Amino acid sequence: MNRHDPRMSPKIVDVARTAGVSTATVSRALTAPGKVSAKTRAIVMAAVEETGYIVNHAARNLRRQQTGGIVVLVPNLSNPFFSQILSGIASVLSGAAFNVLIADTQQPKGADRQIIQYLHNNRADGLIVLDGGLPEHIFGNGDRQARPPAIFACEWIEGSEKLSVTIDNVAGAAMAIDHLVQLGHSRIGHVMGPPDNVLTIRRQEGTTAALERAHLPVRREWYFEGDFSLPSGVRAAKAWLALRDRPDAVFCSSDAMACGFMSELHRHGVRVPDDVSVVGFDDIEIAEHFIPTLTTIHQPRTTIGETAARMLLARINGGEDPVQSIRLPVDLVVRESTSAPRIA
Amino acid sequence: MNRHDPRMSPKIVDVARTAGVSTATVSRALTAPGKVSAKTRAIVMAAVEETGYIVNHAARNLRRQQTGGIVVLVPNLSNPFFSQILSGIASVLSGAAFNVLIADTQQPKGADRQIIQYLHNNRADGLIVLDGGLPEHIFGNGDRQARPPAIFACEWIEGSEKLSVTIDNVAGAAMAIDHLVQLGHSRIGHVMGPPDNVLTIRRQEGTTAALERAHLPVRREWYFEGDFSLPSGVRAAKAWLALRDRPDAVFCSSDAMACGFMSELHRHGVRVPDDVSVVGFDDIEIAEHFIPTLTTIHQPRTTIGETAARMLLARINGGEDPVQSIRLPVDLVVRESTSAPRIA
DNA sequence: CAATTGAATGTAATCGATTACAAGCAGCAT
DNA sequence: ATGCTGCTTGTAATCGATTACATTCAATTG
Repeated sequence: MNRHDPRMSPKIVDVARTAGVSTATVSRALTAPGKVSAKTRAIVMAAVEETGYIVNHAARNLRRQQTGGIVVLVPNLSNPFFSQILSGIASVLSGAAFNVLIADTQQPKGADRQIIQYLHNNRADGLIVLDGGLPEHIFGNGDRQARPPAIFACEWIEGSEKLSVTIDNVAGAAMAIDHLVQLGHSRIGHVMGPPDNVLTIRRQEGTTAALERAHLPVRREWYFEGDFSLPSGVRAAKAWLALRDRPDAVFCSSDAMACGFMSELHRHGVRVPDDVSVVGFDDIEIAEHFIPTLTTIHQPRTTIGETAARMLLARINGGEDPVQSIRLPVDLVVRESTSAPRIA
Repeated sequence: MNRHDPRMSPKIVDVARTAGVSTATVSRALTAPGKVSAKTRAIVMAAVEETGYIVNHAARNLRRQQTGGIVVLVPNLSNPFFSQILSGIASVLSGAAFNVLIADTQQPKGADRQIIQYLHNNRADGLIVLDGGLPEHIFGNGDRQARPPAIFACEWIEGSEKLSVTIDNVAGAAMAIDHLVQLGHSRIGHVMGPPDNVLTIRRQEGTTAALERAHLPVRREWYFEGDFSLPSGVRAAKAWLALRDRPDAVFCSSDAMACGFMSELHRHGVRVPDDVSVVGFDDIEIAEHFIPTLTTIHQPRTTIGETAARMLLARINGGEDPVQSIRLPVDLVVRESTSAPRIA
């Protein structure tokens, strides 16, 4: 039994022995200091220090019927959009002594079965779901599985009663369109996210509504399919270039697509904003430094993550009552990629 | 006791009862199918199906003296550079039935103490460390703490004996410089990463060595301080602009800095590559779509993550012998941001 | 046919912390 | 002095799965 052997690390009984008290007292001194006299507490703490004791989580969790972990379900981990949100989540959760487990829902490997395992409450005490594309039934509790509380963040499942932290996508899209309208644009296109995605739908609604409000044409061939990714922005640009009758301003449903769009236009000698104005959505870091810098709808990603984490904690600790879904505001950030149309 | 109560989910004894066997047999059927007759196995599996049994990890881990989790120590989670690596790690690890826990080492909250908790082996069965800036002693085993095996990925601690998955930073930097030299540049600058960082040091070594090999000047005022971030690239550009005698080609130690650099130059009417050639490092997704598209050193981030994860698994499962540190190759990707100097 | 072997299964100890319950004890009122 | 209250502390059951050890039983061998 060398020093790497887990069995050699001190147990609660070792602390109890050095402190000359029972294990119950040690446990109480550590987790409910009020239940122990000041003197004993000091003795116990000294013994903890001396032995180098660290609680065994498996044992604690088993006894307490919890897991000490929160699972974050991320659609496509490699998308940097989520890193900022994860950061917000992690900052709150590790402060609260929870482990943050991440799982990629797009992972091909027997995804369904594996995710369902994560949903079971002996794997996590709570879930934060960033993927609105999962089948709703896996969150249901129609069967014998005990499910931990879950919070949606960014995306959500339409009609689900679960709590969520979202932004006002309809308003965000409308702000983008209104900005273009105010600049004098009347021929406005839209690069959409992946079909069926809630964000895509809401932003599209906001776009269409704002166009109609301004009495501008809503033309189907000016709504380009995308999937939020850079390459899909490139594809949208190709589609734009292929049109005979082109919009002179385009609202892209993500900054990544906006960058891909502008990049491809540039390759073909089309200038932004001189020939086309472009608005993005998200305000990712590069937006401020792209050439041209990108006008976009800012969403507070770190705050989204933090808020979702705090909400989940409230749900886990407190009762079910006080917690409410939250919709965070967005704002328009005007930069260089938009200007008045060339021929006013 | 409603259906949300954890106590209502089926235990191994419930399965044993429905199957008409002992708990030992159920356990064996599930984890060591070979030790059980085919017939019993089938019966047990049916019972598992019927009851909807899912193993309780806390109990299993307690008994097996493991945690079922791997901790990834990330410096600054919000840096999208790491998302790709995390993705590689997660794909391998969740396939191997390990939980992936993430911890941000830059988290201000009592960082030291908290990270050390993660290093203890009752929190994780292994570590993947992406931060080379941690004090080495926390990995040491000079004290009574039992430490789980750890693997460095990307960064590492100089002189540490821990295994690592890295790329050839010296060669990468040299490739960047050689490329500029071949284009005919003789006045070459370098935007560095954060001081003391291993990557900064190696890439700087590679840069200096390649310049000397080409008999070109190595000028201290052409080495700009940075920290891998976009804004630091902007700052470097400001420093470049402030020089009277400027390099006409610059190798940036990260793509983010290269983008910030180019962006700021563009704001001041300096054109890339016409006035300055720029090379980056990393080949992040935007590199291919920036304006101009960025010449850079490609590093295989997903592969780095996967490799580190597989190495760690080998270390955990097998003995200590066969596993070796790995250095992955990098390649130069030539794009638009570099060209021959204006006045050859 | 008795003895031996090995595969399949069962019994019960075990992992380490938490906590229900019991007990001890000082202080105080009657 | 007796009994009561309330604060500390201890004893031992408990969480749920794994596995060392014991047992059963059929097959094989001399």
